[in-house]
Amino acid sequence: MPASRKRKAALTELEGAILSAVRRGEGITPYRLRQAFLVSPSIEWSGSAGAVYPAMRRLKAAGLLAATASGDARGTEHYSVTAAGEAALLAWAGDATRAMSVGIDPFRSRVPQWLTLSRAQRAPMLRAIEKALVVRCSALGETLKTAHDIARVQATLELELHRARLRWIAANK
Amino acid sequence: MPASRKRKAALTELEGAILSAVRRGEGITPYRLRQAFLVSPSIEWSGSAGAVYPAMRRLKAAGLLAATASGDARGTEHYSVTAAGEAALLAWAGDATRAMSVGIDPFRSRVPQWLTLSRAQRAPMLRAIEKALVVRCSALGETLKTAHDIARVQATLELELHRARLRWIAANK
DNA sequence: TTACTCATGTAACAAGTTACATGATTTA
DNA sequence: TAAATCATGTAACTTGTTACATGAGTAA
Repeated sequence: MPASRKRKAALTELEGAILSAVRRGEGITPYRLRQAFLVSPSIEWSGSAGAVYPAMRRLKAAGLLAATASGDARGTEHYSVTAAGEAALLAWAGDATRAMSVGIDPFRSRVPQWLTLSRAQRAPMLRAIEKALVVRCSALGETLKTAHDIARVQATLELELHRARLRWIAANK
Repeated sequence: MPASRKRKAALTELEGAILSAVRRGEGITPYRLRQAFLVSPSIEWSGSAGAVYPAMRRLKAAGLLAATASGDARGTEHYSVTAAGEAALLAWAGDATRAMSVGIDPFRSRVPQWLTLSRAQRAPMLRAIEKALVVRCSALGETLKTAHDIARVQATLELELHRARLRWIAANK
């Protein structure tokens, strides 16, 4: 048995997201995966090559992903999730502590600072953010007209987040 | 002029949070700051010594924080925000791109995976997370009875986040 | 004085980032 | 064939993590 090394730690958020994405599109390549991450709305999440390739290599070394060569001269590999990968993914998805944590929210982390500013400083700042949020919301509204399934759910969740932020701004600007 | 080295990059989220916290409690020490971060609800945010001490040293070296020795033999330093620090903090707080980004939300990043599971797998998983959220919400409700100012706003925002999640679970379990 | 807690810090490591390098494939 | 783009990857760096070390103050 080729001995997939036992992982010591839980999956990182990136690793979980990669496993989940590969599972939804079997035979996916690292390049395609990066494309998907690059259009994600998160700026904390660049989907950089320096993150994705090493992460997929780690997952393969741990026996959670399997790769088959596509046959081209670039050595492109098509990935799929192994049985062990399915199990790890289930554990990741069901990790209640992680799933319910507040995560990292740049809006929320700025709120205390905003509240200490004078009205004269705060009002224009919040107006600018409000404006950017409104623009984003209308873009998401367009997306919702055509998007299906996962993309639709993702857009809906983002929209709800921004609406909550807009409500907060309206009450505090 | 003692030449505070020019910073090349914007403040990290941790640096912004530190500057903001120091500004709200002048003369604060790294130790007190860590205590504050340690009780924060984020598990992505441990407020570890290995992050806080180096970050405060960086901010001091950049001329954004000033330190005065307290006089005890431990070399405890009391920090305050300089004029340059105020400016950097204002730029950080008003960075609309960062402020409106979706951040890192472990709940949202798991949603696509949850949706691909069978009802038999998904239902108990979501019930467990729902239960944990309800517990947390009632704790936050208690907090709100006594908390004031910043702590109150933070708790309110967290509560609203969890309630949105609970609504999503109710609609999708 | 012994033990506990306060407080500052470092070392080794983990996992991202940007920027660059390299070669394969496709299109004009 | 030349140029553009597809695709894989590496190198240097940044900033976080955990775990440990060290010593100061304080209470029994």
